[in-house]
Amino acid sequence: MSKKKVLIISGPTSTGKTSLAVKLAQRFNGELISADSRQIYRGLDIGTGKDHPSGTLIHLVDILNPNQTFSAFQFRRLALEKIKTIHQKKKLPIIVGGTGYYIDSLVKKEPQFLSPPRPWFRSFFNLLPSSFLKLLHLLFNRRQYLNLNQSEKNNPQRLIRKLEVKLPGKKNKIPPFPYDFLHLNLTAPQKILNSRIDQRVKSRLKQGLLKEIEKLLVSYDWSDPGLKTLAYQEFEPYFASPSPQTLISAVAKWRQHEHAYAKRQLTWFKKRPALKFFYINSSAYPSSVISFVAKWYNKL
RNA sequence: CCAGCGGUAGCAAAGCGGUUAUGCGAUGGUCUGUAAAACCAUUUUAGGCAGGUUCAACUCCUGCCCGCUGGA
Repeated sequence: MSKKKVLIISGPTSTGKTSLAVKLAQRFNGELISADSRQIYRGLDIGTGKDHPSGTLIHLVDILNPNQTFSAFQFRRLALEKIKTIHQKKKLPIIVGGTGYYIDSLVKKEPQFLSPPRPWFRSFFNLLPSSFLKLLHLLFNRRQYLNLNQSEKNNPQRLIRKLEVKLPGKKNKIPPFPYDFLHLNLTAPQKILNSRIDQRVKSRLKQGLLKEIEKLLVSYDWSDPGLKTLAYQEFEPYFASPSPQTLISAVAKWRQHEHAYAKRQLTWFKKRPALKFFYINSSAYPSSVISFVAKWYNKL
């Protein structure tokens, strides 16, 4: 029996994932599922570059208010549901987005333990110094702790989660996914990405990003998870004391953060050999993808 | 022209007569349920210019150049 097909389109910011996904959806009778940890939020439109393609359905966009938290676990659950219903409609699910971690949560095959987030636990441990967290790990989790690398050892967020997983409670096995994934990854040299980003920053300001932020601030606060987003968080000092200087430095910060973000994404995807890479600056770009997908799509 | 303050790594910004400021950025990474997050490593001795004092000067002294502020 052949597995059901799921197409994935990932890649760093500003590579035009959505517009490619829309094209492919039209061509192969598909519906999109966004794997984007920011476009999940209502009201973050200009800053996250949200598209509302006409004629193509896109799921998991605008499903949360900016003061709600979300996680890869929830993403996985929702996305798997969507994949199922799209298949039932005899259509092709197309996952599209730059949040590599969300995509991993779908693709990883090994059964995993499920341990729900416990907000009280996190808020308590967030108050403790990281040296204490390390000590706790050494006591309760010695072997795992000694195998951690520097980066993980010094990361309070990760240490807390690792302790949280150890808490008693129900832990469910998740079966492997019976899907035939084709994972495409759009990419480009960093220089090209950076100049695309710079252009986009300008046009987003013109589109009225500041007005959008103003509107969000009526109902939400800078500490809300949705506002801790590139293109928003950088403007907090500006809204605290508006002046040409604070505006300029906010925009400069935003640009820098956006560049760094693209780089992190590049690093993330680079390491995954199962992906099929497409360079968006190559002359064969859009047509080469379409024929590649067609081959996979028509195969049994 | 006079006076005051200042000139420190790509940028910002301290202390100090003799060991690494630091932050940001940049570069390379980490990642198994907060990921546009969080975290790690690297960024080979920088100190406006010319002298002087000293065993030793980014640090003290003199002159010059440049910037900011105030006064004529």
